[in-house]
Amino acid sequence: MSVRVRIAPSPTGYFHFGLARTALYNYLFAKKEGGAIILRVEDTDKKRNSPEFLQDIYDSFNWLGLSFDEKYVQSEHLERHKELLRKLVAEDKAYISKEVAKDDSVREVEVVRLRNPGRSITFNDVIRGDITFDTTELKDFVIARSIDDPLYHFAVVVDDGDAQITHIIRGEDHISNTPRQILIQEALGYPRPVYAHLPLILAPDRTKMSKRKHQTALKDFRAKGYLPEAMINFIALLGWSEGAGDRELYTLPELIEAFSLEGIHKAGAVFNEEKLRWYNRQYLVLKGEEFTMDVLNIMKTELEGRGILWDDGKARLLVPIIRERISIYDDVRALVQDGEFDYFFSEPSVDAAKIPDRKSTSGMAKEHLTFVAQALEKIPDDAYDAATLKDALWDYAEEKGRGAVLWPLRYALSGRDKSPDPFTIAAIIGKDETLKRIRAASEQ
RNA sequence: GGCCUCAUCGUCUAACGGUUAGGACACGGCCUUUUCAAGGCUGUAAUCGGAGUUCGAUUCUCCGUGAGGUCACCA
Repeated sequence: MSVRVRIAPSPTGYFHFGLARTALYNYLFAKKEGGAIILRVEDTDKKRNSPEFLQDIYDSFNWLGLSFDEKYVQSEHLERHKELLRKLVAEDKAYISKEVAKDDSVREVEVVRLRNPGRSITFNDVIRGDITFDTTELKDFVIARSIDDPLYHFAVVVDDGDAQITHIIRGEDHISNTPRQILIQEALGYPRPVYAHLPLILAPDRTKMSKRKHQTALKDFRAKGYLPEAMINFIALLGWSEGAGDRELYTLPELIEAFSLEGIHKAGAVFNEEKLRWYNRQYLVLKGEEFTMDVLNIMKTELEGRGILWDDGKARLLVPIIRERISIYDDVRALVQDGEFDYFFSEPSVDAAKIPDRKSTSGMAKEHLTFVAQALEKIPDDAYDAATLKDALWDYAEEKGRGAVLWPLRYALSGRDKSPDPFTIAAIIGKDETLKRIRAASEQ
């Protein structure tokens, strides 16, 4: 029998990465086994559903690059659910019970309860082994709000059964739901699928991630400028490992190749954004023109927001500098907002006291600047690049002390304590501007 | 509290009875064409506790302890 798995999110909140991981593991398992993966949106709670959340589910899977062999919304199966509910009642495996509503003590309702045989249920979990529950305490639990309005557990069992799901791979928080689903399954006569309960993704305080307390929405990470490749790679290794334990980087196809249910861990894993950032950088540096365009767009917005005249040519030259300084796209925003690159576009203000190298006591900083200006003046405009600049100044810098020469130059050009090297800056701002800034600093 | 599950560096993890307990993130140091960044090298850091089983336990068993999940007419 070929493998069939499903992922069953409900549109009652934004797509969070716990769901992303569960979906990923299902996806990897299905692809590895040559099986099918089904997306079933569980929308039976009409009160809490929202079209916005529904759309977010589709958008998120799309962004992650996970696709499905079959997709549907659970409410489409309502007629089937009603049919089986009636069948169960007709067979006296369930019954209609007149009660006062739980949320409204005056309203009377007719809920459907399952006749619970009250047995002990043992099921095998691929990850945890045999798990046994005593189901007597469940009593005759409710499976539908009314004969026409099934509840989660009932709908899940029917849909999984009808879709011939072979493996249910889901979060550990569903372990205690399993026995009651098995009870419904048996009443309906469906075969029992294989269960695999995944360990939870934990917040740094080791509690279950909650939307309230922690940032869990995938869209927020997307907005911060994380790449889907990084997210996939990071999340895959939160609770699963291939075995060797020394490999960190996997593409989606590589994950499919390497994946197995046996490699899934039992203990919960703490979500660590620092490591996600590291992953993101690994994938960011691989990007070519796409990276350039993304960075340019962000820079343009931020720079213009700061009232700085946009210069596309110059900005392009900054891309390599930015590339080695960021892990996520949000870092570009932060860098630009902090005025990190203003001096490439407009003259910096220079503090005379900072011109001498902090280690140099020679008082020669201005003489060095004068020499540098003379040397640079001789370089033809069309040969004015970082390598040539360095050649022209290096011997002198070696002779007089690199710090003594290079610090004043770098500071004169940037007006900052920290910046890229002076040759790079000079090449980007151009010869005229370089000389202008050196003279300005010399006259301080 | 009942039930269920889990337990190796701060974090993610490797080691399926024998290793100086390995790798990655983070952190510290050093190096590299001043500073910053990136990169390279390197260091600090862990088997929850107690009994067993065994020649030998991170690894197997039991008991503690701790942590988490779940106890709906939500999903």
